[in-house]
Amino acid sequence: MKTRLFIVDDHYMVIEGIRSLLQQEEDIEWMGHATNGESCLAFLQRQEPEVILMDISMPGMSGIELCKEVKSHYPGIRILGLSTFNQRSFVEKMIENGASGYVLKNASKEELLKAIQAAKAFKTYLSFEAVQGLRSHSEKDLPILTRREKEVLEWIAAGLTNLEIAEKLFISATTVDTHRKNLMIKFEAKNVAALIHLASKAGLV
Amino acid sequence: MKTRLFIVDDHYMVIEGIRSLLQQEEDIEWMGHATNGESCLAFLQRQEPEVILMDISMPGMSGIELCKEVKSHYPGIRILGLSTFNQRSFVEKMIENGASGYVLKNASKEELLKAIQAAKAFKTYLSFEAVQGLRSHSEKDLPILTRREKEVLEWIAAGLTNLEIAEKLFISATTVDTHRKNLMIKFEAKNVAALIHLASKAGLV
DNA sequence: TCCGAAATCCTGTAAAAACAGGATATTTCT
DNA sequence: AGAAATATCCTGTTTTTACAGGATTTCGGA
Repeated sequence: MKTRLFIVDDHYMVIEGIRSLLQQEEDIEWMGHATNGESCLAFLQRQEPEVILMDISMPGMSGIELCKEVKSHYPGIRILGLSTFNQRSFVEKMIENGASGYVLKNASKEELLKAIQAAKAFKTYLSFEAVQGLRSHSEKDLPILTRREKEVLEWIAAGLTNLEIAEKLFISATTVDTHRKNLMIKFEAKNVAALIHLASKAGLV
Repeated sequence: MKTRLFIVDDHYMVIEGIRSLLQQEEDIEWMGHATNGESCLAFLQRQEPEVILMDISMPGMSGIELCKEVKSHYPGIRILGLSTFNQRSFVEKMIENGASGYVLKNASKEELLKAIQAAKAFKTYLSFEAVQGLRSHSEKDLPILTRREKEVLEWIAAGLTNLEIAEKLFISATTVDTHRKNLMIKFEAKNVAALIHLASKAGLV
């Protein structure tokens, strides 16, 4: 039985590359492609693929949003995240939103096929590098932030002082300072420069 | 006369996509590909393509550096920047370093061929979108940093204080402070948090 | 309902950064 | 050779952050 495959990616060359890689594969049925989330959703109203390869960073609706949307309407469809970036936060968000796996764009044909076959069988597949990314940054490095901490973090990154953030959030400056302290502890950062650097690398700001 | 073409891109799927797009083209001779700057330079010691399609963001040596390197040793080779990002600063830096053009990864086959033909004829070609990027919506320039400023910036991002950086670089803390001030002015940042945020977004740290 | 995490607020001190306003060598490029 | 850019260093003051060591309230989940 062929696997009905659909692709969403805003880069024509990547679509072409994957099509070229998979065209001789007997057990893959190429259903088509979309270059943005909206077209993808429109396509799904008419036909239902088994597996969707989905780029994470796209103009307009991101892959992360699209994944959630597709999964809520068509829970049976398996989604594989596709990205150039091997960022823990992206991988995590896709999986949280119901994706069956994550493949990097520098993956080999074999890896891609493995991921598709795993997805078809309702299993999870992560690129070797993606797993490494999860491992190496795991537990220790990537802190879990509270809602308020994220909010404060964003304003810090924007360049606001504690007092300015306090005014923005209608809380006292000492509270902001406490959140800042906790952020620093969670990230094991010595100062705000290191904090923002780590947060930025983790895709949190 | 066929155009001898070589590709450098760390994404296998993109290489495959371009190969697939161009394989029927009579006037293109596919010389091969590399997945990083070092392999590319090694290849050039043996063979000399006319045009190189070069990804801008690669692990290790970036396309921007590689472009400069290639042009200094082989001024006759024409280089086309290839990227997902339509950032003014990237386009500019490639052109500054001697590139003949810039093509986005979502470009069509026709656009890619036009760019290659222009490059072969020693002309410049920019993706329509790249031109728009240069023209319109004021994507703020990356500030041009000096060698020392970059160095200081990296240590700041790592979480070192001025004094610690001073000891590391064998200069006085006031000098580090001056570099810090200049960085802040160049980035139009209010404080170090905003500085690191902007630098990180720009891929400088 | 109780627990624990989250969010709020406080005092105080020390350290660092931000800001102002300089000066002087040393490269680098024209 | 001369100008411009870069890198170096200085003295201050003010603002902000970093650190220590608390406390109370709120709220969601077991």
